[in-house]
Amino acid sequence: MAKRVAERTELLPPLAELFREYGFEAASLALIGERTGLGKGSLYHFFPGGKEEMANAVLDEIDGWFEHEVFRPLREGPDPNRAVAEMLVAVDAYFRSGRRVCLVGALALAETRNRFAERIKAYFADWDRALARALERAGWSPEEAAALSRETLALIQGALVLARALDDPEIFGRLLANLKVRLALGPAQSSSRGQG
Amino acid sequence: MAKRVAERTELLPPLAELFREYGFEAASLALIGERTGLGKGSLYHFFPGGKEEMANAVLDEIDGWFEHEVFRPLREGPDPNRAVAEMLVAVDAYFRSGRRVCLVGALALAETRNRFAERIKAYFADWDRALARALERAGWSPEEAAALSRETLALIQGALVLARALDDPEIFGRLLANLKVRLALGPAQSSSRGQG
DNA sequence: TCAAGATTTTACCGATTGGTACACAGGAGC
DNA sequence: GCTCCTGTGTACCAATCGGTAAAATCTTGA
Repeated sequence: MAKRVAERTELLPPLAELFREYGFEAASLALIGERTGLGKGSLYHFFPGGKEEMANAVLDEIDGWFEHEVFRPLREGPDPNRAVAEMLVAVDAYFRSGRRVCLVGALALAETRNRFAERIKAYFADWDRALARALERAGWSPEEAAALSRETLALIQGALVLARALDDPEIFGRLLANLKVRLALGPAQSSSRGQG
Repeated sequence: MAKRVAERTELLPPLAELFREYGFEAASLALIGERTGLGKGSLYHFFPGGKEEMANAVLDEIDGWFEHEVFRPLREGPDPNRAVAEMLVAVDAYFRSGRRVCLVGALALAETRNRFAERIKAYFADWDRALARALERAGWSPEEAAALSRETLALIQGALVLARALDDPEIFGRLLANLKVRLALGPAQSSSRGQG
């Protein structure tokens, strides 16, 4: 048989997609083998730790992507308003305009939540911190920035759930558009409305 | 052995909790037997269709609860603003202030999505229609009502994801409180801000 | 040409999966 | 007492699960 010389890194995208589609438990080794074209032997050659190592590698890659494409620009970008706007663009692209599910969010709800709990927590905590900081730099008060950041993350995750549940990806784009307006309006107009 | 004379309906709550905790696939018959105290024989006596029938029965009950406690008051309640406010109270109670996950939302993201796709879709579509209608009756324009309804559902679902992911149930209550303010403010103040 | 290392195939393992079959227990009506 | 009927417990099934072992194959460098 021909040698495939597969790279570990090029296995990550199909693995990620598989975990997104089926979840951690239901993505069986048989399915993984079928999708990647690799037998168990090869899979365990690249990932001696089995499925768990595969999932962790996928989460590593996701972490890295968001850190580089979203979190860092939010924290360090010279123009916070632009960083926030670009976050929405990146998010829309990443989630394929609602056709793709957030693996981290899905794992948070799934049975395997305990196994990856810390990574899931870190992912959302990082995002939340970075976004809140950008909003503060954009002029929102710390309290407003914190609340709006949480609300933004919740809306993104909820939009993915709804888009999937209603089988209508466009819901995601519409909700993201509303979000963009609210974030772009800035603190000036909204400071008048009381917080509670 | 003593006869338990278990009722089918009294099996639904533990089954629902089990599916919420583990998801459909990972809630094994062994686990179900352990939690309900019933052997396979009894379980298949009440649910000849196996796990799938159990899940459908649970979804039926959830549907019924929301129809009675949330959807119908939204559609037919004499005071739409009060119905919306009471929806938030009911939702907070149902999801145990963020400590409980939405089974329908979790199934929407999970591997089993295709198996229950229509029921999941119907659940959210019913909710969305009922809420949008109440908002219209409360004075929002049809377009605003539709958008706000979607946004509300997304925020609720996303809040559950975040509360679970960050292991902080209080996030749910805080996001629900913000939501309450926005919904209670009514269309008057918000009609000035452009939609896009 | 040949050895060394990397990759892949194949066969196999024990455990667990959802599901079936059936013998058995207990109460209700006669 | 007897017989239904509703539950229940248990043994069993093939299929699949994640994972292991090792032989076989390929690539590479000397």
